[in-house]
Amino acid sequence: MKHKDGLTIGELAARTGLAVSAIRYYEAQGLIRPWRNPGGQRRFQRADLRRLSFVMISQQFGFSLPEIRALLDQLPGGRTPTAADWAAIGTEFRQVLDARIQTLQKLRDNLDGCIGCGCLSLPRCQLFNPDDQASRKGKGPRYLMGDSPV
Amino acid sequence: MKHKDGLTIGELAARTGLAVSAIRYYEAQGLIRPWRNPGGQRRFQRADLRRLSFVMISQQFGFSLPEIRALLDQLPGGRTPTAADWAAIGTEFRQVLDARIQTLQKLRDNLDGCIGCGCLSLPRCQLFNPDDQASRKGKGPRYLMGDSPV
DNA sequence: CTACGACCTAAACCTGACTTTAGGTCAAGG
DNA sequence: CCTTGACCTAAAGTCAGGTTTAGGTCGTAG
Repeated sequence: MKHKDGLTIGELAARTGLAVSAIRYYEAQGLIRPWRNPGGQRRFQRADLRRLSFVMISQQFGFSLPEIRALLDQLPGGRTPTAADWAAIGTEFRQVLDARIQTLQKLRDNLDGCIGCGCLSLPRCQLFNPDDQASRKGKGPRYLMGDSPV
Repeated sequence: MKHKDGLTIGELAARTGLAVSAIRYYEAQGLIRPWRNPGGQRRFQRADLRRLSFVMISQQFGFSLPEIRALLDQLPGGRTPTAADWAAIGTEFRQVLDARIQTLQKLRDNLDGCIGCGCLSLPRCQLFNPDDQASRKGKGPRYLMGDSPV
């Protein structure tokens, strides 16, 4: 008589590869909302496997948990998310991803230029900021990649 | 009669955009090795500007400080690094970078596939790991990007 | 019904990368 | 000489993202 009331946290952990403690932590951060069985134990939907996969992937891309939460909050609350629901998030996600790829490529190309021309100390080298150019741009750390995802 | 004995930490901070405390922290982590003036204050070479730029850039790529240190330790100890010295590191660096770009592109393409075909729950969807595929691969979190830089 | 593993909470602990604080010292201009 | 801002150290604090620990409960197989 198993399997009628949803997945246990242990099953979810085994299937996602996450630690049980991590899943509980994610719940605390509002990334996932299991219900409780009469004994107070967490029970998860199969759709939560996808939610957690999404969390793991997003982390790989450098999203913080609050950012991921904001993305997940776009999923419908009442019903199980459909492919279309996920796709809506995916589109947004993909735009950030494209931007990151471009930034990386730009940096790589700068790096190529530097190596190719030996210009590491020239003013036009934008990667190894030569001696001083950064000081022209005012205070605070420079964010070399257009960061702030989402 | 300034400027005969190297840069102060404040000058370095102003020119890199880093906080003074961060530069001291980097010294503690072995990323930079200033000498001391007779009064015990740190004095830096102009080449250290480049070192710190390198640190900042490497961090953008997700390298940890120990990893960055390992890269910087390849620079010559006795003399000021030449363009060729930096280029040697740059080459290594670029390889990691290329690998990351490829991984991102692969993930993005998977994402495209998912969105395009609505396969979010099909076994062949590698991005939103469908319900269960991860459990086939044994224990522990999955590292979806071939990570471990350096 | 009893054992035992899986589950529960709360709170403490951990690492990385810093910043802040507290209590002084240094150095350059007037 | 004196002041004032920049500098010094050591230690504590911060934040994210978890893990570990302690002490107790649940649920299922035998």
